[in-house]
Amino acid sequence: MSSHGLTVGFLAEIMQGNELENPVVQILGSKRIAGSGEQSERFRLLISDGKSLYSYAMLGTQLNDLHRQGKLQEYAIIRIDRYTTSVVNRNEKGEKRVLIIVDVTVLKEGSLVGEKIGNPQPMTDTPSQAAAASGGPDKPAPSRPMDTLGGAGNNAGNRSMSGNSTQNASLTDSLTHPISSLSPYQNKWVIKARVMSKSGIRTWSNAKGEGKLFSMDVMDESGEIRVTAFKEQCDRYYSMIEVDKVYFISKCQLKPANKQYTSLKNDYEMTMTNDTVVQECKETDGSLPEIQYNFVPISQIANMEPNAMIDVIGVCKQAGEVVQFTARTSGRELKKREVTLVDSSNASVELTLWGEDAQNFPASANPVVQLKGARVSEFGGGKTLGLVGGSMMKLNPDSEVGHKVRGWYENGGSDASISSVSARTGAGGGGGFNTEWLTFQEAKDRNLGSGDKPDYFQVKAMIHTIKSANAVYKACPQTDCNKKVIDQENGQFRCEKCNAEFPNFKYRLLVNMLIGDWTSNRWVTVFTELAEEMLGKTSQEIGSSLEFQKEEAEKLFGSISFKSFVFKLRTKVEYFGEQPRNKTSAVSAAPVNHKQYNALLIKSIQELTGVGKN
DNA sequence: CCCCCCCC
Repeated sequence: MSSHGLTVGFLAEIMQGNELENPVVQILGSKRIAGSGEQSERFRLLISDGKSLYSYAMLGTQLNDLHRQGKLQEYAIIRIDRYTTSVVNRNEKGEKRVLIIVDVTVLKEGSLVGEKIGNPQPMTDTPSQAAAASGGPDKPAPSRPMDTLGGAGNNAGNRSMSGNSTQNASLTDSLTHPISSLSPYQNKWVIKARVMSKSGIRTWSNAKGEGKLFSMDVMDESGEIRVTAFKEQCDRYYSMIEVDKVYFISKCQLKPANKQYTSLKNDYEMTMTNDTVVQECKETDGSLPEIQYNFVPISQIANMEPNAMIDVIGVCKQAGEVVQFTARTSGRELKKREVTLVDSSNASVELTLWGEDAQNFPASANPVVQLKGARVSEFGGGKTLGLVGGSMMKLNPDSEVGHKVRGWYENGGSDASISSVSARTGAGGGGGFNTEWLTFQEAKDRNLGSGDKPDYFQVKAMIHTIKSANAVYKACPQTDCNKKVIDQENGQFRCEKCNAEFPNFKYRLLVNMLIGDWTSNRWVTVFTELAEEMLGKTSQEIGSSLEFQKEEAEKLFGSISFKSFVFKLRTKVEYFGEQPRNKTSAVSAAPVNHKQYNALLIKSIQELTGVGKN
């Protein structure tokens, strides 16, 4: 039976702690391990080397996209170009070794293979005998001794259950755990991780007490995690920890990460405890596993919640001066600089830099700005970005994405028509110019208008019906008063608001029309100025024709029926007694600019399908 | 156990 080039026996080898280069295996299944949200989802593969089946192959999250693209489906034959193994659980029954796949090449797509190769049998956990016999030192030459970690307390995580009490705590890389395998349910581990960023020491004092802390974000090939050190641990480790250095870390407490304060791809974060051991790993080959980014197209920032933490890359199209001022509330002297970033989503966002970041920024150089863990804020209805503790800003990164966005910018991007997600729409501010495009169904699904402030959106919609009855009312003739007057039936019209009677009145319009897009429709109110614009007549003309030449008025309304406009709408729930009613009015109604509208549709299609993006 | 991150 042909093995189709599979590396038969590879799985048995790695279970023994041995390594083989570029093994070829077949995928026989995969399982999505749900994290909270797309960012932390992981895939676990069932793989075969033709002889054995193995279900503890974890896909590094950097390969998630490959999986989502369907390249790693059943029966696919892949070459594992880079991997790492790790013992995650060792007990009397044996040990469990996890294979973390870091890089792969798909040799043959599953659909072209179409069948399981050979008759692979499930692997069992390595018996403890074998584990003990070949032990940690089953690697030919343990190259990275770690003398003190764990020390007499036998704290070296995964060793403690081996039953080999005489063993010195000497640890090789093969026995460290991938960060992505850590969970609160398993505390026997050691990670080897590089510090990506480190906060300053911060103190706090509140009802629950006071203290100090610092935190750092660390990473390895499998993932990243935040580590926080409080009080004693803060004192113990703060000066030792340096950004970019690599450390062995063990015995921290894991807890669910609060996503509000981090953009790291990990469901957990950890806290140092009294038992925590941290030791610098000096013998590294200097290679820095790539930091994982989850870049958000700038156009999408418009849809993000305030306080979201995101990764963004864009070109600095414009940078303001450093502005110094005194904060009104705190009295602090602040320095800031506003920077405009653009990317190929043809959108821009304002990034606010503070203090040294503001002063050191090369304002005239139009650098590519790469942000990890930037924080989204909302101001005046627009979105802006800021940096917080764990944020990292890198200028002109020498990376594919960096060059790509630079290339886009140099090849027309700098002149592209850009819409700003930071543009202030302002509640009641006439709809602004950056109103979000939504369908009626989306507006409904999002419960638009149910908040304290009105919501605005724009939609391309056709006028289905216009109610001519009550489309006009007689209003107070005073310039700044539009209050409906009471006809005194004696040639006088009374305005309650002005507490006066007038011999005349002016017509005002309040036209209710049913407008619809392809998803749904909605009754909206069009007030005087806009109604005049849409109908091409003054309120007085429309009012008098409604009163005296009904037919002509109907004809006028008919002239815009079944016409399409781009409506900017304002929606807000209002209460009529106990009854909530969503009132929607039109702020503007512009003729459809088909070129622009088509560009919008194309962009939506690209976003929905991923086809033709970037 | 923090979680403030500034201003319009």
